[in-house]
Amino acid sequence: MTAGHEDCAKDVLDVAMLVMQVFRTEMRSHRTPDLSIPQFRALAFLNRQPGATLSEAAEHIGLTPPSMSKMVDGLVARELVAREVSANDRRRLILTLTDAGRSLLNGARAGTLTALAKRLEALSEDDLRAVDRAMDILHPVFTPENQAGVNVHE
Amino acid sequence: MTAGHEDCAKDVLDVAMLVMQVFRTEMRSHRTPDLSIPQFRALAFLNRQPGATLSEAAEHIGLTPPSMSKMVDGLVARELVAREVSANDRRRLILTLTDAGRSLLNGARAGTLTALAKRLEALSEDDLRAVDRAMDILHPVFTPENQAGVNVHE
DNA sequence: TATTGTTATACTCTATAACTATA
DNA sequence: TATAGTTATAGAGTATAACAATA
Repeated sequence: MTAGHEDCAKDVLDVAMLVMQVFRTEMRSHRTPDLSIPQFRALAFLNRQPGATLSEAAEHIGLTPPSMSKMVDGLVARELVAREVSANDRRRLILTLTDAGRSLLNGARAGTLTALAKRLEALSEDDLRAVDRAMDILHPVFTPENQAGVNVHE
Repeated sequence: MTAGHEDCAKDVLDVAMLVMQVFRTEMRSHRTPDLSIPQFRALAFLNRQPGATLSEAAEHIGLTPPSMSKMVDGLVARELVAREVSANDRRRLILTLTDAGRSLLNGARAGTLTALAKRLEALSEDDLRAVDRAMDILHPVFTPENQAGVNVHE
């Protein structure tokens, strides 16, 4: 008998928290450009979805619109994000990464991935393949689009 | 040519961020007791290492001592953590969970695990086993060094 | 003198409520 | 009236620097 879903969930959460700790440490180490984790996530989202509106960004990242607005203020001030008013609907914003934003994102990502990859070097080829496979399995399970079915109404 | 360590690191980071998003959402949902993620981590640490000092907690959680001190202020005020001065070395604190703290931790943990487990129900037995195995592989890889030496100053 | 923790200060991050501009 | 975003306000979370107490 294998462990149940709850036991597996516990292991997944434990590992996710450990990974995020490595991430946090790296982001604060100043070996990497100075980005908070939420800012990193915002830049990553805009890299994936250029031209997204503020509301779209807020929803994907899990922030309220005011919080997102304030974060964008900071990113625009640092010239990492461009904020334009949509011509079609002047209430909407069009958010895109600047070249500086894209390059900062890539630098931060590279730093973190190097830190994580260094840990993974301890693994055998077999274990690495097993981890790859598990990540492929888990990715869709925890992807937001998959949250459909949760309270769409009310 | 199989995926390298960097590619695997990218997948691991992506999944960890997705899992943490589910965690954040759950912690803010008020289906679960009101704890921030850092507070959750602090309570979890003290549950694992009762009697830890403030510096030990700060180091494990990845905060500076002043930040940890302030967080502990809040947890003590909410009577989730007991803060005593060590008799042996009056500079040191001895931090422990109160019963309320332990029970809040368990409640928060249960809520989050339920949310994660619900997602995992989509997986086949085979996939679940693969994930379990991968988590067993990854756990030690990302565990901070000094897990073992639990010093009892008292 | 070195170590442990706190206080002072100043950001960022985040929320809710009230607002402006546009549709 | 409804929607997109901002401003106002408040509180938590975090850092660095300076401090007090203890060893």
